[in-house]
Amino acid sequence: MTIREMLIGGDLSLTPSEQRIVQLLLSEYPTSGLGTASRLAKRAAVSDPTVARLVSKLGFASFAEFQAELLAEVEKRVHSPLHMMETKRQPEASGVVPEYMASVETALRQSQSLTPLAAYEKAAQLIMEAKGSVIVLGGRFSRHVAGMLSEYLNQMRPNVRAIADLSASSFDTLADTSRKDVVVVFDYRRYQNDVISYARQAAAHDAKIILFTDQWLSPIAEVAEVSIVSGLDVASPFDTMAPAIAQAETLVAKILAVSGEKPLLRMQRLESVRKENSITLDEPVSSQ
Amino acid sequence: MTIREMLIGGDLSLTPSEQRIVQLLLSEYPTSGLGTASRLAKRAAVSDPTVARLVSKLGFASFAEFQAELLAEVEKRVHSPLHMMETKRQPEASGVVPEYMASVETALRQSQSLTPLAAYEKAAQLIMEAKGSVIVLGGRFSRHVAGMLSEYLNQMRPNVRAIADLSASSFDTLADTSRKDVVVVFDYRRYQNDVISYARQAAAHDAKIILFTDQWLSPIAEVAEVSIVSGLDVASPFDTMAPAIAQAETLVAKILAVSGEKPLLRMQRLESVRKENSITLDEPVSSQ
DNA sequence: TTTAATTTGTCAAATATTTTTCAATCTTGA
DNA sequence: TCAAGATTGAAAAATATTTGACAAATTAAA
Repeated sequence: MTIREMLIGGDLSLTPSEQRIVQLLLSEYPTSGLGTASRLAKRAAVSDPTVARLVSKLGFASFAEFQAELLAEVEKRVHSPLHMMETKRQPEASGVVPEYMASVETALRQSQSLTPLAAYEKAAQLIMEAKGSVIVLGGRFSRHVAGMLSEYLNQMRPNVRAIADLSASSFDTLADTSRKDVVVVFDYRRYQNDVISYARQAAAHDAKIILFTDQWLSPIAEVAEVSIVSGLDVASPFDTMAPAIAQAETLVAKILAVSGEKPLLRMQRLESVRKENSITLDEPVSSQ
Repeated sequence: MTIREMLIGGDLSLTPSEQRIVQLLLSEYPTSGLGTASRLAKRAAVSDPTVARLVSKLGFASFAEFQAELLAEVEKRVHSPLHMMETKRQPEASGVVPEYMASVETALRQSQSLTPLAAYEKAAQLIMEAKGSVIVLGGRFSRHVAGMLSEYLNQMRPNVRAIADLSASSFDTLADTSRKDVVVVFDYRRYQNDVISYARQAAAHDAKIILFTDQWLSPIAEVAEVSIVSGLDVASPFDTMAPAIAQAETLVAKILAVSGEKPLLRMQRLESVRKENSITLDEPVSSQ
């Protein structure tokens, strides 16, 4: 079992600052762990002892031992046949389309290793246990992902609201925000000031923040309860939102898995209403 | 110039014990250089100061600096696309989260083989050459994908409109629809009557229809100029929209690739406006 | 609200690493 | 052989890193 797997699948209960370290380790794996413990601590904005406590929690006797293990992993990778091939040139995948698709696939896979499983669990819990509202919002592109997530969440619990556009009046909602509310924010590279501002203010009102962001971390991460992190690197001037969607949907799947009957019942009720009004077609029908 | 190259091509005159160190560095590159200087010295059977003298001869101010450089090299290698591949398969994908993610990956790959490359080309052409408007719409979930696509298209050409919600008044737009317009429709399983109806009417007005749908094909396929088809099978009561996003983005990438400068210029203009109004942050900044 | 428990950082002690100094050793050429 | 210069390691000084003890701060619970 590699250290990465320990960090992702970790069934350890980690404290917030420990999670910060884990996040850093994962997003720059394994190099961020190969310097000194102090440097790691500084970069994760925690104190040296916190790093020491984390490695001991992970089952290592000392930071040195942890690092030795990490180094052994690097050794193994560097000598793997795959790595040997790296010197050879990769045959150019022909055409924009397969290339882009392949890069999305890479981004998706990368995303899986950037977010510890516990993050989904925590997020699911926060959403389903929120006594107040669940507010969902995002940036220029990601707000569409936010919209989709709110569509899903609406099926599973009441009081879910999506903020489609951060106009001045949207900020009014902050007045009623309290510790009972959960704010789900999507903020990816080209982090938007209005989104950041909204999140910060919501946090100041003690609302719980769930953040979806990319590997470079939106500043909102500082105030977020949970961060779900994705890799975005693709062959285009735009970043791909596919990992974001996948992660949002994964959260939905997780919620369904942990919360049993209740959301399913609500969904069935909503579905029967839809059928009554013949909004959906169950089977494709041919026209004429 | 990498450290390895420096060590190999070395135009430095090295003493015998320095050569021993170099040899060790090369034979276990780069890991042997990632521990402490003392350990390296011990392994090369030289004294600590000898190592210090070598790194200074190589032009580094200190061993720490030398190691930082080495670490940067590792970072670069580890982030190469080929290496990413290695990260891929988690053998024991237990639990909802990895399972869902894996199924999204499968759906994505499946989607790549369901749509001929020519479809993207045709779609790109239709969109960029449309003399009239480009209208983008979708169903309950897919309308969010539609929203995102319209966001992208807006960057690249004028007269792009997203129909967020198919209310009665949205149907009014059909009155002005003509053969000069292009309608991009997203319609996935649980095909929606209102969406189908809109698309059929637009087709009747001779608008060109580009359809995004799933492998079971929306009835709109019958009237569409181009169909971009995805596989949706996932481990959840809901279907995943990730392939839809990926395909929409791929289309955007294709458009950028085929239409050269023009959309890029428009994008840059829009971007500079955004910066003027400080809507986006280019770098994450820390608060406090 | 207050209290208890947890988390986290500060400080300091212990440890380790790096680097400097310097003397011993080796090499080379007369 | 000897001496000058280069090379090297031992020891100690300087520096840095890690870790333990404790108290402040935060969070959760009553």
